[in-house]
Amino acid sequence: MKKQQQQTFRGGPQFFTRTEELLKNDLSKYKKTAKSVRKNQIRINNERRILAAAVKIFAGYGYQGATMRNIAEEAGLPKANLHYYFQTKEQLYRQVLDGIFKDWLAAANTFDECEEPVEALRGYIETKMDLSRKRPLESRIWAEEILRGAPLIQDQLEQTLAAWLDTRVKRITDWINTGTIQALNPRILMYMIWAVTQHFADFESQIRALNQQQNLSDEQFAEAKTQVVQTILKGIGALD
Amino acid sequence: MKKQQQQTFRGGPQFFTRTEELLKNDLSKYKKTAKSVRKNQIRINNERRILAAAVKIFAGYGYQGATMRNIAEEAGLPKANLHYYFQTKEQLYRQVLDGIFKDWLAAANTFDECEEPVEALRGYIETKMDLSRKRPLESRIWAEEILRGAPLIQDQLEQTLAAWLDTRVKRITDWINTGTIQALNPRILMYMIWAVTQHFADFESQIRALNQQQNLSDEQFAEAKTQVVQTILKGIGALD
DNA sequence: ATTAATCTTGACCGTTCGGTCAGGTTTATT
DNA sequence: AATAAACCTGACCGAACGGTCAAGATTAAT
Repeated sequence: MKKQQQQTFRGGPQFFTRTEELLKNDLSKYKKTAKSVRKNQIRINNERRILAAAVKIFAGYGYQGATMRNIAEEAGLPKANLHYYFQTKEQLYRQVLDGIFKDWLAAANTFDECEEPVEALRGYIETKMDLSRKRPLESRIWAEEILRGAPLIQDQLEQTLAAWLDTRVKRITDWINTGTIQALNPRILMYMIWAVTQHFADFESQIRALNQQQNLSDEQFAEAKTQVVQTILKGIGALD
Repeated sequence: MKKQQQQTFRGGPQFFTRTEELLKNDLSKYKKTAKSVRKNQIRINNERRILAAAVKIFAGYGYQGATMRNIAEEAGLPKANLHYYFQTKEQLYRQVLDGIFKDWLAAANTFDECEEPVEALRGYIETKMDLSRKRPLESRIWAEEILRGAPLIQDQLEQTLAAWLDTRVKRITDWINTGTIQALNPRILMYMIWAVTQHFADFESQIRALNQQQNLSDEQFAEAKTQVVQTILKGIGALD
């Protein structure tokens, strides 16, 4: 917030100031020799470890509840080392969010690849359900960020995600115009899909409490997946 | 957590110890005269103010992000005064959660009053949608608590809510057995209803970002409500 | 072998947190 | 009018927070 711009940036080569750092091409400083790729390996490795630990802790305790101490312990590194790779807690959190956002958008591939609404929507819903099953932590971090009013990702929502949604809205509108599915508001349909699929990750602890304190088994989850797909597709008149 | 049990409880009459306090009937200490009811008024009034402020701050910043200072400012009271009425931040938070839980359960009235599945489910979905529209803060506090693994309300989920759900599951099962709606897993249906209706409160900031930075207008929300009802009812074969 | 860059880390710092408390003020009881 | 109960609050406290730093260890470049 109120940081000096010209302070030396300890995370990078020490003779670069922060502003010089930002002006450079991301890769330029590692291009000199082939061996510098190996040097990178330490950095790449530790950043990965820290990010993985950060996902766990942020998901479990929230942004404010997570502490750098906690994340450091989870990563098996001293706290000061985290600040060597990520200048601030907020910056670490931002990188976690960026990774999640990419998965979010990537899940749309099936949606785009299929011509027919039934296939496209079924594929998208199933992909989103699988994502909730396999990576619930990321879903929860995303949910908390939105819950708090999206203070750090508002721009991405208003630009990247809004554009993403517009494209899909147009496709759905085409289906409506050709009579393949019934008339409806495509945005609300997408909200419903997001809500239901992500619910299985975000509200996992509630579902567990209502399921004899047991997480959904693979069979139960498969049943849920089928029922969600059927209900939505039938609900919009794409199935009988 | 590690509090002394026998410390005097400043929030109550000062000569009661905490344990004595707990053994007493909630009302007994105010029964002596009619005038003590008026005395209560100060307490009732301030507790209401503090709780209202707490809802705003907890919803906006989360449990960890909210501070007693913040809540005190919102309530227009000195921080020490909050601790006079609510011993700890956690206790204040618990009372907020209790109030929300009651609304949650009360929303089921329409569900229970109607015989027919279409009326019952439509009424319940609409009530939940209205709750999301009128009291989004409470929905967000609830969502964050579940997101964090429901550390404080697990018991209520496993007992009260589980029993509540069982009753409704039985009603839906009856509808299935009489062929009024198609065969499906009633629990998953309820999860879908909760997910979709609460999404409009919990993910409000995302929806706003995707709606030209404007909250849904009354007309847009009414459209969403209709579409949600139609999609779900049609999706389970209760409508054509 | 020497030098330079990068990585590591215990100790430390200012700030803010939830919570306490003594002592004053207001309100109710007799 | 006197007493007691309830209410109010500025000042304070120890703990924990995010972040810094100097100095040593390791790795890469020459």
